[in-house]
Amino acid sequence: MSVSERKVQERAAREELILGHARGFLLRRGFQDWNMEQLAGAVNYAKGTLYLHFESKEDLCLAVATRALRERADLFERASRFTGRTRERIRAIGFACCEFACSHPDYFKVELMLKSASFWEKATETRRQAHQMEGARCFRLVHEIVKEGMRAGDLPHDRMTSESVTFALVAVTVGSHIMSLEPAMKLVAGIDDPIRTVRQNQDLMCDGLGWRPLLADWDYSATDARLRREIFPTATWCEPVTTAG
Amino acid sequence: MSVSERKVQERAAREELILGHARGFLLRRGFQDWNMEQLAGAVNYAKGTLYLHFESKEDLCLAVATRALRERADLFERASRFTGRTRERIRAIGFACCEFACSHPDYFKVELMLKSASFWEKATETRRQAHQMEGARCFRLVHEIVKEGMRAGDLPHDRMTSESVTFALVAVTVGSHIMSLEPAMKLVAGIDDPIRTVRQNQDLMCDGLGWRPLLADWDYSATDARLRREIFPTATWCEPVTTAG
DNA sequence: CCCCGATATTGACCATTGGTCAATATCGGA
DNA sequence: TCCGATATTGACCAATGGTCAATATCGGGG
Repeated sequence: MSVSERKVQERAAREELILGHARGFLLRRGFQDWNMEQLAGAVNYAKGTLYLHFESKEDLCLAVATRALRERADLFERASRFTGRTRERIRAIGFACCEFACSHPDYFKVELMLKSASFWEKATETRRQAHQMEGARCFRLVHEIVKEGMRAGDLPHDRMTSESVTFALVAVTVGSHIMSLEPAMKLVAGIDDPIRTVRQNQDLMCDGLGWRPLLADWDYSATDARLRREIFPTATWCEPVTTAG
Repeated sequence: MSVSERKVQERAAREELILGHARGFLLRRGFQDWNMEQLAGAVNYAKGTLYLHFESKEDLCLAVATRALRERADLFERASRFTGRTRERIRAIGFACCEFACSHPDYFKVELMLKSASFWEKATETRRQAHQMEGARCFRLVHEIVKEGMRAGDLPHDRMTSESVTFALVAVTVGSHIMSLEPAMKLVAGIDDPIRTVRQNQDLMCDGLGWRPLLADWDYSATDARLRREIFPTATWCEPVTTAG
């Protein structure tokens, strides 16, 4: 290995180190409750060194978020390989989303952070594009199954475009996750198991879209069981009481 | 009027002035892109004076948000007076929500800001409680109609609690609003009219919940027309093409 | 093994800004 | 008009994201 090759590798390793620690900080303490000095200390480098890798604190955090988003897209991709009725397949994506939420607790707070403030504009164009790309990947994987549902005749295609259907599924999922974070909401709505609530709302939306077989006409707990066996054997979370009738 | 009474009134007027300008700043420039010095300049007082009214920048912004939330709750209350089938009545709340969104464009960004960061803990306990109270008011007004729907037999009550149903409605609405803010999402999902999308997703969720009469079995455009006439005659937004069949 | 130019790393320093408080201005009653 | 009380101010402080001249490290050639 040449010297320059080794340097490139070392640089990449250091970036990895920084990203790993930053992720820990972000998840545990949000965006405000730590500073670049502390992060530098945690990875045993000077503050200036961090800025050799990232243009700003926001840029660094966007990089962390993008890596997590890529993991999610990867899970979506695995879920896409599930076979069966199209509604079973979209359910696999919903499962992947919850698998992600469980293995990255509080990650939705990071996602929220990206939406507020002037985050976006303080990050590098390259990183912005990388994030959008992973986001688009997630959207596309859902969209493909929606289109297939329409082709298969499981999902009505006369009232809504496939894009609108996809948007509805994304919206209900994101909304459920976000509202689940709210302690007051959890209390007042009696949410004991956020994940179960998210999946339930996804089911309701699918029913509302008329995506057959409807919840009442199919044993989706069996689908979940097969899903675990075939695609996510290492799923880290316990299936809650199923919403299937 | 006594001297002390006048002073109280003047103080209240100044607080109003500050809140008004802060709201303009918040909506137009987010949280970061202005500072307390600038706000002080805008209202022709010194920075220190702002801190006689608010404990921190976050406290001030929470106050702004709470006033807006109260306006929303007020709209919900008006909507609650609409008569008809329970699903028509919940539709009135959805209408109110969109009415609010239209007359306060970009307010959802402010709402998002509250969810992220360490906002909450930098605000006064009093203001936190005020905000929660208005939030609870919104929730309760929806919840009342949900319970009535169950009592009336329009909405199944064997599978889900009334609280879970309310949560689902809130989640789909918040999720739709938030995702509508995302320019990239709007583009990729082909969202041309965010408000229409929000209402459509609310309709889908209601259908999924089995809230009768279903979208296909009722002329909800007539409901909307009556709603405008009876409750929101001054509605500032144009009804999009209805989603009713 | 040493030397030197190139490269990598550092942390003192800067600018911004949320927040404080001693100094100052204003007020209102005697 | 004067004085004590109250209201207002803006210079100042501390924290922190970001910069860059100074320093340390590296590695190849003699």
